[in-house]
Amino acid sequence: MSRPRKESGRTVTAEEIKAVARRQMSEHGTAGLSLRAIARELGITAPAIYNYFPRLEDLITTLIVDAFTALAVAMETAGAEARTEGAGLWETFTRITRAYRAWAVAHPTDFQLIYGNPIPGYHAPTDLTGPLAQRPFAQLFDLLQAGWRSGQISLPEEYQPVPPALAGHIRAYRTKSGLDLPEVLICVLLSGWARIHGQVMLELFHHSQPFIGDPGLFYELELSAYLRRLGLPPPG
Amino acid sequence: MSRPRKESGRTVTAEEIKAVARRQMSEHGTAGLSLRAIARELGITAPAIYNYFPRLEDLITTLIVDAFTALAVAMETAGAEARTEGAGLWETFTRITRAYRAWAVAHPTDFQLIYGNPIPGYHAPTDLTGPLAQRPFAQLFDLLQAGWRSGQISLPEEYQPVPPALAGHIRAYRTKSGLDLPEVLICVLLSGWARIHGQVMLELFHHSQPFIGDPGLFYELELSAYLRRLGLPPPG
DNA sequence: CGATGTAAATATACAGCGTATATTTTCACG
DNA sequence: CGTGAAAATATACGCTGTATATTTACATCG
Repeated sequence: MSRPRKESGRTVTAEEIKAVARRQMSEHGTAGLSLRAIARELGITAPAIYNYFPRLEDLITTLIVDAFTALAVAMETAGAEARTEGAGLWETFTRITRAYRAWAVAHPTDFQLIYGNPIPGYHAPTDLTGPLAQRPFAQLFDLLQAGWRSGQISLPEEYQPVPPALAGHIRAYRTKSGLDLPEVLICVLLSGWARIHGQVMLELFHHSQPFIGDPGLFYELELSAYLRRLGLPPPG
Repeated sequence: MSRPRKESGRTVTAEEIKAVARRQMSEHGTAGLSLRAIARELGITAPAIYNYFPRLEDLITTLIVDAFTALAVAMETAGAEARTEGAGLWETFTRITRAYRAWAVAHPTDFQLIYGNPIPGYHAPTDLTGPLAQRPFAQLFDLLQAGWRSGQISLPEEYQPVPPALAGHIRAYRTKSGLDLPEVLICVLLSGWARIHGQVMLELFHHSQPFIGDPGLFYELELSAYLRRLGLPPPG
């Protein structure tokens, strides 16, 4: 019954486990991650991981949380950089949204983990992922709010008037979140998120390449079209 | 070694297998489908399915093909109905794109199977899925083409001029596909696809509800905003 | 300093999975 | 009626997540 403990201190940290999990995920896809494979790579037996993550689900959940915050951080630093450089509304908005796609392209499996269907029976706890999903865009809300207050942004007429039923919901959200924006602008921002998200999704699954070749270029066009429609003057 | 063959003719058809697979998928998610579970439900042993689908991948691939064509058919019948009723450009476009979301909401797992990350190690053969993915939108291309030729559609200025690098790619696609549309309009249509797709994706994963409550209402607003921006007059 | 309690690894086991192989049954056709 | 192909089967292998009980290592304290 001798148990060859490799070294005395072969205690693994939760961070190591997550790192290996992320790497394996990026190599074999979101669903191609296994406790046993992780343990193998760490020189550990599989049940040992249970000390850190009682279930595989829990590991996945923390991976999702990490990914969400990583995306948010990427966008927030992009925004912070723009602000410190004294960039204008156009440039700031562009950099932030650019960071969205850049992060997705750089970490496709994490992005799919967040915005796709990750693992067999797994369903993310929406009460946990909900706020996380909104965080990356909080800053865009602020940006639009500032732009609208300063009169730089005009409200596209094609979104007006917002149908009453929809406006009711939006007002509920607005009072709950403390935002002070007209319903139209919230609609326009949400439309912007969907546009961006849709493009990234189509790109990640290679649906847009046949049409436009370079999705990055088309993404830029879409961003600029969006901002121009808000009445912002293109730079340069 | 007696082998109790339940009835003489317990030969199962490929269609039965697919049907059961689709049902189990809709119950347990895209990744929650198993050869053994299917076989169990059909009163068959798992290896028997190998006569119809040499690998699980092949079964998934045919499911994907079926789903793509089902979505295309749904959109095409919507378009056909609109045409037989003599509906105008606005109404026809709306009905077709509405069918996109309606199908996605009615068959979320199939939609995720198509536009998401379906199964563990599985990667769809892009040469097969590529044309399939474009089919549902061929009809929208035609619609816009007709609308533009008849002068009903105007080209939004915010997408002009199309950057040269992008325009080159688009021209290549245009000549290959025999479409006769200005680059701008192709960009606008692709943007429309991304908008629609993004909204549906966000809805399916419950990311838009917190903001706008009823995604169906917001979808309608987005469609109408899109068409108004093309210069089409709203009906009624 | 040595005993002790706890945390973290382990061994073992179970049920389920996809898949490979070889065997047996069934049925249509010559 | 006999034969051959098609389709089911049994069996087996290695993989998976997970449960249970056991053993080790380490920090803490009398």
